[in-house]
Amino acid sequence: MDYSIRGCDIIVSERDLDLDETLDCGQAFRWKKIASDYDCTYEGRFLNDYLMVSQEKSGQFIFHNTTEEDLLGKWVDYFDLSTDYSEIKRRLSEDETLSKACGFAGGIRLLRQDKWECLISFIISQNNNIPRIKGIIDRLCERYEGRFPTADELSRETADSLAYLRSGFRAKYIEDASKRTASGNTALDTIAKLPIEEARSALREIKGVGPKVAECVLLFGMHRTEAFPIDVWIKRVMAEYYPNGFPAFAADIAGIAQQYLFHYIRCNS
DNA sequence: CGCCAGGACGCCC
DNA sequence: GGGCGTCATGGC
Repeated sequence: MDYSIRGCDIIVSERDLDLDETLDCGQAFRWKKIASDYDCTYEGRFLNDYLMVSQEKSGQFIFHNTTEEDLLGKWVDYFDLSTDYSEIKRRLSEDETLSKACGFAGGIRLLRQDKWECLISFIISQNNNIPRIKGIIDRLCERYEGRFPTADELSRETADSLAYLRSGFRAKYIEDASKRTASGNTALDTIAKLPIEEARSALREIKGVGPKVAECVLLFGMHRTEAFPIDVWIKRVMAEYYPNGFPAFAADIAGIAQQYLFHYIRCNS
């Protein structure tokens, strides 16, 4: 990554990033594509920090109204800009299918999201589609001046008082996750550092958190790149290309590979 | 009307 | 331990 300051904006050069692929691939649900003069522009938030970011046709990125301090202190981390994704793709390309997937969706990066927001978001995601997931999260954040509520705030709600979300049977799961997290019964910061199997079981104590949601929280919210969420699409990939299991040489970055594969199979079948 | 959506749960055998 | 109906909601 390379960057330069231009007035109130910061221009970032990074080859292994595509905003459409990264912000609209189902790993984060709160980025909105807005009209602009650029190739594409998104606005969104990480915790309490707002960002508008554009991608130009040249491949450069404009972080609007951003200080150097915010770029280096927050957004470099969020977009995982200090990780060399060229090297990751080189490693994965030892496998033929992964090589194709990387070639197809090489601009995906694994965002370093907030654990808590990620937990609630993927509880909402179960048996749901992406537009409706976004709608539910929008309604939730609208109630808190556009920011994502804290666990303390949400723990004061009940499944009934959450009816305005129209999240269906997931409301009782949101209630349980909130009360557990607010009380300290579920300690997300601690879970993030546990050995993967212990982290899995700790997350699955929460009602509504099964294998898939737990893997998503580990991967997207805790940056555990060995986590490997399996949904209907990845099941197809596994059945067709990896009947004997995912290649062991890439086990430590299986979750990143999963993102490339997910995008690849969905757009090409 | 039916089917499906980045699933999990409860119950069955 | 695997198989299956059920759970809200909304778009098609």
